Amino acid sequence: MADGRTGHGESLLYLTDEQLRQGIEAMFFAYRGFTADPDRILSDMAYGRAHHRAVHFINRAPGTTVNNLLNILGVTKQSLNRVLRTLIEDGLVESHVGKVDKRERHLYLTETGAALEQKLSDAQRARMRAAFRDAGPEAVAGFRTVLEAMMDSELRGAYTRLKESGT
Amino acid sequence: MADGRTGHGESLLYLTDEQLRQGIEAMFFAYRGFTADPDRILSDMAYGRAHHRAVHFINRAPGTTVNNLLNILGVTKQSLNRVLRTLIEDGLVESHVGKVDKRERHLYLTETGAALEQKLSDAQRARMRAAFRDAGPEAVAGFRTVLEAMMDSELRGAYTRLKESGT
DNA sequence: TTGGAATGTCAACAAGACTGACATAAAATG
DNA sequence: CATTTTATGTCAGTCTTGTTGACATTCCAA
Repeated sequence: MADGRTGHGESLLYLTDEQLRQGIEAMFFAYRGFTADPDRILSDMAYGRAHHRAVHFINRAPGTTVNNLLNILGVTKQSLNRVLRTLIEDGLVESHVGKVDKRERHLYLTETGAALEQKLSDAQRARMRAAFRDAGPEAVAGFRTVLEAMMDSELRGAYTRLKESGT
Repeated sequence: MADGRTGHGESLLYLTDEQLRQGIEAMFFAYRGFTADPDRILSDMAYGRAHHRAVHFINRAPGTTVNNLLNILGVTKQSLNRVLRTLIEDGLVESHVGKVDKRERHLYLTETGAALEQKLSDAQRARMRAAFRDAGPEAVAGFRTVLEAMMDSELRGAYTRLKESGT
């Protein structure tokens, strides 16, 4: 079995501890690349990765409520609130009291906010596009399959809902 | 072109902005899952993700120097030093002055440190294994191809060197 | 031999996560 | 209608992990 094959003819080389470790390290190094470009842009302003995430998902689902965003981002409301407060103060995000349920705040990007979101996601998409182009369509399909399998089930739900809303 | 195909017969659907955005969100949610299990274990102790990373790479390359680790982890030496200090104080890591160059410190896991590393990587590997199993070998190959293409070039070098040392 | 480069340590600070406690307003429920 | 629950926001304090600045030690090359 030193060749990584089982007795029943199907290759399980991709399940050896060595392969798993390589997958773990690939994930670690790739995530650094994944966030590097937006981080560079953000460090010039008074913003960080947390602001990027908020702006991304508000752009993605305009009118979303704070609670909704909380569930997607997986942080505490205190933590998110600090970020939202600065974004609202700086005029990148608008918060509107809900019409049917007045407790809720619905979040929207302003023009300035949308411009920042565009700038950040352009940088991130450029890298993703290059990686996808180099890797080819089958690799991309595999990439997405593995990532989906790696998510926690509640997050997979959130991801799928976003994915399907984006047609 | 609304069907995502180009005129020259090759599908470029995987390069549409929508597909790229889905890739970005998949990466975001999957990374959360990727770190969730070790984070849970670590939160019970006085350690965090930074300790996990240090312990992982010391285990991976025993006797590595601080500078070496610095390059792999991509943080400042001051930041790494704090983490290493607590790990050394707690008897998880040993630091030996270099024999040929006395400025260098060579890092090793103690038995206790190796036990923690094992516990953390078991948890992380279990999730990776499940994802790999569900996705199948071709998807896994694609996953790794895309991740490698997404790394910064210097990091890809570090990753490849680690990968090749691990036979 | 001396001055610069490499390596590592200590101290202080900032971002961004956390918990806990509390306030307000609105909705839902008895 | 009174009470409870829900959604949101805020204040205060802590923790992890990143940062810069200052400094000590060691090595090496001019």
